[in-house]
Amino acid sequence: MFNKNVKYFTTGEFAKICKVNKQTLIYYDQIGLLSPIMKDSKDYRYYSIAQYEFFSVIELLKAVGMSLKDIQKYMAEKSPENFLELMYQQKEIVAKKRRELEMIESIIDVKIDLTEEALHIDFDSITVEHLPVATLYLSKNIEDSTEEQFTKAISDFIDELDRSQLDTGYPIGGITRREQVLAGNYDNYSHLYIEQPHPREGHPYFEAIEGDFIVGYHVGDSTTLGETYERLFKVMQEKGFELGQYVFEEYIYDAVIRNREEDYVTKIMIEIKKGC
Amino acid sequence: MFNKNVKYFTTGEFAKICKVNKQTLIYYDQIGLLSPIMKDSKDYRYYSIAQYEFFSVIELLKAVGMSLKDIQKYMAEKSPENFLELMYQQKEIVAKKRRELEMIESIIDVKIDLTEEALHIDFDSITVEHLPVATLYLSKNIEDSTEEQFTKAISDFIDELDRSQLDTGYPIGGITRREQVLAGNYDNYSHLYIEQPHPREGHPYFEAIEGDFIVGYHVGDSTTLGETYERLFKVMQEKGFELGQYVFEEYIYDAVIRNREEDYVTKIMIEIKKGC
DNA sequence: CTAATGTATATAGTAACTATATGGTCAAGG
DNA sequence: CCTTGACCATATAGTTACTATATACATTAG
Repeated sequence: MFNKNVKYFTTGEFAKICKVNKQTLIYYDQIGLLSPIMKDSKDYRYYSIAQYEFFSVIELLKAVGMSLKDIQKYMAEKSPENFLELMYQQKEIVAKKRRELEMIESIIDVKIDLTEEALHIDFDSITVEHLPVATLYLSKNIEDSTEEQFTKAISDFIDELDRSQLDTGYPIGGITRREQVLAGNYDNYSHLYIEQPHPREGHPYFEAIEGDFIVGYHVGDSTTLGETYERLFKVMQEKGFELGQYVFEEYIYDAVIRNREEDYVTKIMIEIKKGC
Repeated sequence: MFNKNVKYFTTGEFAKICKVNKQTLIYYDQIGLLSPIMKDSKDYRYYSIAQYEFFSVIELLKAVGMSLKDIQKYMAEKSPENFLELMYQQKEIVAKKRRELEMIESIIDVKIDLTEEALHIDFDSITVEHLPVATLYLSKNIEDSTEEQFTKAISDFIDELDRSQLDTGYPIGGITRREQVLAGNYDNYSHLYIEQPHPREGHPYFEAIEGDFIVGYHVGDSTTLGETYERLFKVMQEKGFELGQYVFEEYIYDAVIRNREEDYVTKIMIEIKKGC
């Protein structure tokens, strides 16, 4: 193949074929990764077409995230066996990267869905809804915890989301038990949670919920959360609903979407027992 | 959510939660991307747990390839609408990246197959094989071309492989017509080709081959290619085979796998008409 | 024969960290 | 009370893989 590589390409021509900046080729020459097959008396560089194959493998290895140094190390110890080993390694790495991208894709899809939905919500509305079964990944119990314990629990929860790829793109929420709500402690969560639309086996902390809820929205920072709870309780009273086991709270808009805390929106879902 | 963010994290603690270098947080503070919620009189930084959400979105946007500057620009203009627009943009970009990785994965698979196979080949063997139908993507005709034309054709061919994602990981080969071979011009290729195991519609240059071939291997650089051809012709003569329409040539080992040109291996496939 | 384009080198700039040097702060143990 | 070690801070330099710029020489087109 390619015996006709008598014609040499200048740096500019070769750069065009490789679709890179001319300086990049000069840089590769300097670090000794890919040097022209020939230099003339005026130090003009000349590349052969056969060097394109070499260049394209560099591009492949770069695309999978190898550093130029590592590429250079491989190139110094070429053999079919080493090439094979390298390819097997890279196969794993690329597959892992692909899976990561797939996860990001599904997180983005969730964010889009949630944000689209949020745009059509009237934050003054108070509705009664039957929420279907959902699988939640729960944190450790954090009721009545000290600041240290609370902090540790959050930190552990986040670590586990990371480690076990449980970050689905859904917001992190908080569950408050009936007893705490009745006592007016709206921020004494029993657990943190994140929804798992596609739960996987092997995680012990999952729990399903289903039931009737009063759903309302709190606009503003958490200091005034109580007012919104009062409004919701009033509606419950009017309709003759009794407080159920749990209250769920999650951010609709937070620091990611809004700049000022006054614009944050929290969704409050109060479980009810329908009096009938 | 997170009203209990009274407890603040020092830079080191927060870095641990975020799983980054402490210096990275200091850097983010310096460029104004993510500043601690508070600094004390001794300039100690204190982060709140709510800032982790912010940090994790930065990580997401970084993972899809956004620059810190662009992330910062978005953060300055936050709104549900802008967030949605950003997510739609990133969805496209991530999907494209994922497809690129999938392509790289299949190229790697091909390279692995080819190299595994090559390791078990006896390069001294000369065999008769019936090659099945294969789809090839061909270059323009390059027979009797000048160096300039040859160069241009290769360059165009490579461009097209790139543009139309026709690089399958298979080697680029050369086809020589019977007439040229008979005249002893083993390097006057009529076309370059690359195999397409999964051909797609809409590309005009495809051509299928099938037939009986004498297959041998040339070890060494192209200057001594003639000797291997002679050996193959001798075997053909002994077996009473006549030269068919085409000869295919492709590299088994080249500059990517071997350092010295003497170690390069070229596979030669000569089409035959079985005399019977 | 000049202008435009090409080549070269050398040097500086870029992004996003990362490491190092130097010095202040703080809590625990002797 | 003092030291030790683990923190915190800033400032500066180094890293990777380019990319841009300045300057000088070479080649080519009109």
